[in-house]
Amino acid sequence: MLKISGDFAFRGLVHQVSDEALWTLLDSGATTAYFGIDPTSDSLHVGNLLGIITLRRLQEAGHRPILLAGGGTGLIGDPGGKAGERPLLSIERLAANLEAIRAQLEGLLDLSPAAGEARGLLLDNSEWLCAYGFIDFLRDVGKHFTVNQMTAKESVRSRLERPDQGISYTEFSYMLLQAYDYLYLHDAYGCRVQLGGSDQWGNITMGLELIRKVRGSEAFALTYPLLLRADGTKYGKSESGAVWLDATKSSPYEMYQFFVRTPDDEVGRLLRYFTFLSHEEIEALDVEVVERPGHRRAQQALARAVCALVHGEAETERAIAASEALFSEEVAKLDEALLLEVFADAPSSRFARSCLDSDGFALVEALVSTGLVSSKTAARTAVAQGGVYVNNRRRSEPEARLGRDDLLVDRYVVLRRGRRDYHLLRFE
RNA sequence: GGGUCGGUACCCAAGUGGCCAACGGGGGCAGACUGUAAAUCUGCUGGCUCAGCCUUCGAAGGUUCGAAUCCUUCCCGGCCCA
Repeated sequence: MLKISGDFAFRGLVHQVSDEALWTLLDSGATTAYFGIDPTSDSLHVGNLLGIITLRRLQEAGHRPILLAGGGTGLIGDPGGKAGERPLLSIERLAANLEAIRAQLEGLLDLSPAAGEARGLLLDNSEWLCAYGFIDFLRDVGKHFTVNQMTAKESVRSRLERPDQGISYTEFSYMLLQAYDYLYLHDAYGCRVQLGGSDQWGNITMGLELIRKVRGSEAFALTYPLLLRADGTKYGKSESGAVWLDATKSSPYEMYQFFVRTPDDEVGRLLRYFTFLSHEEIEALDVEVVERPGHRRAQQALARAVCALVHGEAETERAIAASEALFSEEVAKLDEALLLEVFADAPSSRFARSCLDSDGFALVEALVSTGLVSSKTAARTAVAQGGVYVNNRRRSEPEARLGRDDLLVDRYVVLRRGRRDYHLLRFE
């Protein structure tokens, strides 16, 4: 079996490790590793996926993965990567989010007792943080750190240096709580590895230090490179916002599309991070990108793999079918069954048939009500610029109206904004 | 609590009584070119009943023919002092 060290190196998953001895631990014995997220929403999103998939790799190698949902720390807010102070989340909100996340996680990690020692766990740090007394915490944990080292951390320093934003004492304390989490998991579950994006390095090493000082034992930090988009913001956002794992918030089609649009020079990296394809398969796809970039095999493989992992095979097939039909065939030639199949997963909405009577339905109205464009002014501009298509034919008059003549199989209109955003209008 | 500097559109950042729906950059979107990629070039980027009108420059009042720009109070932040 392939060793973790070799696999992680191949996949480029290693940004920093606290000590090379980590590899001996991961390649031989079985240990426990954790990755933490803040449950700020009722669904995980693509940005959380890398850590979870990495946990899964560890689990497949026989280690026990823990996903720590920061129900307690979520009440505080991590100062890192945020421009300003975060609003505090309510306790009820967090509890509801946790339940939703648990359901999603079941498809990604093996949480069943059948997994034995390697059974995955979803834990909530509010369990041990909320009851911890303030004075006790200051004596037990706070005493081990100096403010000097805390202010030296990048996450804090960037906030201290901002002339218009400060950092509250509350958020400043975040790193101590995270350090304590690690200690707690170390004590309760024998956890010796904490994973995170490279921006978490500072927080993770605080935990190592605490464990060393308090228990005298060694724990490890492993960070992977932080995924960033070209503009420096975190990965996993599309124009419309984050790409969620919850199918009702982001359809499988949207997720498939998100990955299919991956730029050539990133696709190799993402295949390594997000898929369980073999090294040989990935290298073959690297070659494809260079030799036949137009075929987009690597992007398709990536999109298929991630979509299948999150949504399952059946949903993935539908997303692929929809994508293929929209991007390679003439929409006007599709028959009703195919049209509906294509749009089963893509965005669509219904309208009363009477909208089309007399003068018809203003194109600009249609663009706004489908959400393809955010305002009538923007819609007008888009149309005038030639960025709007009705049944895949450009309509560039801002005053254009949809009428019965535009209906496909007497009932549908396919609206397209720009190169790739589609929406099906159904009149009944 | 005192002093001082600041809060402008998605972000950064000009503007300090009319020429401001507000310079410039970034980001975003669209068009051309391609491959649902990148790079490049071009256009757009508050709203509407769109050659005009309406609402914006931390909030609320006020001065003025006229304010993002001046005054008052308040809210938020930085720095310094207590």
